Amino acid sequence: MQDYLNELNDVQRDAVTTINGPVLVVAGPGSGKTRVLTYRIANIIESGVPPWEILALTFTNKSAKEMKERIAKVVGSRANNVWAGTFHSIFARILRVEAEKIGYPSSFTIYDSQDSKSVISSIIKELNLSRDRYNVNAIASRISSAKSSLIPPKLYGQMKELISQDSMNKRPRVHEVYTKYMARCKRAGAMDFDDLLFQLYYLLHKNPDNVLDKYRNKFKYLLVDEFQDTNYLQYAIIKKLCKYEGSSHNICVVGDDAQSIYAFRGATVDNILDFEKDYKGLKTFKLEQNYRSTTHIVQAANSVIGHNKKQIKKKIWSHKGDGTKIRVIKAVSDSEEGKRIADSIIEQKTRRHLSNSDIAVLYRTNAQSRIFEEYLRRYNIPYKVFGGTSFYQRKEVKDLIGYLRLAVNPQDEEALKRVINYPKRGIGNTTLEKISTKAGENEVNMWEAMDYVELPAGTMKKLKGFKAMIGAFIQRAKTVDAYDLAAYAARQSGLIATLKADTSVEGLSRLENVTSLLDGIKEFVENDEVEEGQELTTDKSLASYIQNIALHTNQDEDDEGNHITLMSTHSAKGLEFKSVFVVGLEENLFPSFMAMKTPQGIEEERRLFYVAITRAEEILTLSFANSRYRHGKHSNNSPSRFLNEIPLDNMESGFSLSKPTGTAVRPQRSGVAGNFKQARTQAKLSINVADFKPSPSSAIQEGQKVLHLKFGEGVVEQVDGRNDKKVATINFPQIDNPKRRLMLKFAKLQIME
DNA sequence: TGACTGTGGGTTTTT
DNA sequence: CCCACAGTCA
Repeated sequence: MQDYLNELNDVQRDAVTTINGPVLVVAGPGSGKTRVLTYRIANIIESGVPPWEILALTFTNKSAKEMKERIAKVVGSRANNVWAGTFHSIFARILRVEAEKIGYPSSFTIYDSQDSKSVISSIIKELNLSRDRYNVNAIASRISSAKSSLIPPKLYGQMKELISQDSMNKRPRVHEVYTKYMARCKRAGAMDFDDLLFQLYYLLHKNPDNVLDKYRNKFKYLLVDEFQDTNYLQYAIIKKLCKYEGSSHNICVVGDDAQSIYAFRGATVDNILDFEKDYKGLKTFKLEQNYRSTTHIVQAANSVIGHNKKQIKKKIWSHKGDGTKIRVIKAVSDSEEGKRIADSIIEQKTRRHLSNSDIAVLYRTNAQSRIFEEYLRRYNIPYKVFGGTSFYQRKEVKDLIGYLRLAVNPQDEEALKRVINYPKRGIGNTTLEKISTKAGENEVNMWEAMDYVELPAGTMKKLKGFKAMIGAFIQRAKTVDAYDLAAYAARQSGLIATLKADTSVEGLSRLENVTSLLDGIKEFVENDEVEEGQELTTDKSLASYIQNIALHTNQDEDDEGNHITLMSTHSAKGLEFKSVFVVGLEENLFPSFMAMKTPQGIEEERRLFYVAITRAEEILTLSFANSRYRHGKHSNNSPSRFLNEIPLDNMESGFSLSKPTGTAVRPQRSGVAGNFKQARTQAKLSINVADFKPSPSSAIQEGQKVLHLKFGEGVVEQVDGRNDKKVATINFPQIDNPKRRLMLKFAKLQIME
């Protein structure tokens, strides 16, 4: 028996050594799931299977890379030949080879969500539909879930349920939009994220040149990580590859129903239940020992998830000792939350000797990062924000990439629309519309339609000039590398000159971003190292680069260096930190107001909270703010219901959500049915903003009872200074540090008799 | 016909 | 707060 097997507990070892036949591993948080997966693959290789016959589908490219690195430690560089990657990236790789069999160019563009939405909104405009009724986001998610359920436009039209849902939503023509959308993508030689799955399914289904057998024979061993987050379509593809007459069914899926947090994207836990039905002779292993977190944290997590009805029973336990109790920080405002978290971080660094990389701040929405960034910067603590608007989504970066995309695939209409008049070259909306109409009439893409369209001579000349420029890029791309072309295009297009002309601070940073994109491309071209866990790319062409970045995600960014990690709770899945702050624990934020309408929504938010707190190894701190700015508006929210679901035994003493109440502050109207108890015990600071009328600052005097939007009710103890510099010392009994000094010039206070 | 400016509306999580 | 659009000016 090999050495590495000794590092495993009994259940883990069984899961690793049962390499043939269907296997389901139910793995709780911190239960050594990655270790099982990597050793299992190593074990398969050791048993004599060529690595390229193993397909491992992971959730992020980063985890695939990490996995390969760990496999390499056992079996050496053979690990690099394992097909490990995300569903999207592995399937894109296959589609590049097979695209022409289903009528796409092998250099097809991958449309990101922004591109998809832009296509949809131009279709909505063409059909003269109301933008309000036909909300782009709603339509996009409608189309996305249809694709993810393997319902192409034609079938969509036949499904009574979908059609009646659409007419109930007063959007009877969604079907038409969907049909046009598919045609438009095809015409542009583009696949959206869902297409990478959808088109692959149809490739295997239609089976031209018997590609199905090719891939069935190729992938003899399948592994799927984070199986609870796969959708119907992903599972359908897995079954295509693995479930057929004569298959040896060597498939292993690993997942945890309690950590399913992508239902909004079509993920369904039912896949786990179906898996049990679909594969007879299935062996199930449950990993229940948590090696990551101390007992207080594990108990809190168990208690929280216990509030969900739907779950596979398991008992997660830890041997790491009780550890530190969970701390809750109550802040009055979002900015105070930021400050107090930053203070705690400093404290933990000095008192508990943590380094920056031991610490993470997790939030529900990316927009929350800003305030933490502000305070960390102020305190000179290095941090890194993952997620949010990524580098590649910045306008100026997308602009340059637009030119590059066109040079690789001139059919790409979204790229064309983006750059045809940027920098300004006098080709405006009217012209663009004419091209688009012509394209529709002649059933060609816009690039070709530019040849047929009839326009005034001046405009024609401008169009010809643009087309010639892109044509030159296309020609040049055939002979030079990606960097050469990108630098050439950046200059020739006038992009650099335009950015240089803008000397504002923002303009400067835009130029910087374009420069660093170019640097990145240079790095891609010059990189001659074989990175452990990476494919060896010898192709330095522009096409190769564009394909490389299309599926780049924030998770894949290198996280080297000693910094605090700031990320959304979703992005934190699979990671662990000694100390974790889960912030913004307020009703309407976490749980999100979008999810609060349905019980399933709440259960998903709860799983998300479960994921968040189980990232912590030793220290867990939770926080909420009574008021925060959202979309430029003030909002007051009660503490999250999830805080109530943690046993008091696991929390630092003195925690309670309620505070002695003032009489004058109205409790917020309770929008959630059946939470009478909550309304009683929480939300004391909730103030009806509409009724709040600040009194003139000159009227504020000692001894008055006043109301403040963030701090609630208080008594003015002292007023000093004069004129504009008057400062009131006010005691707000409902908050943590009750004595506050407010500049009267800015303070909004309502006198309450 | 294109460029610019003001208004109004929506508002989560990710490949 | 940020983006998209409509309306206006050149």
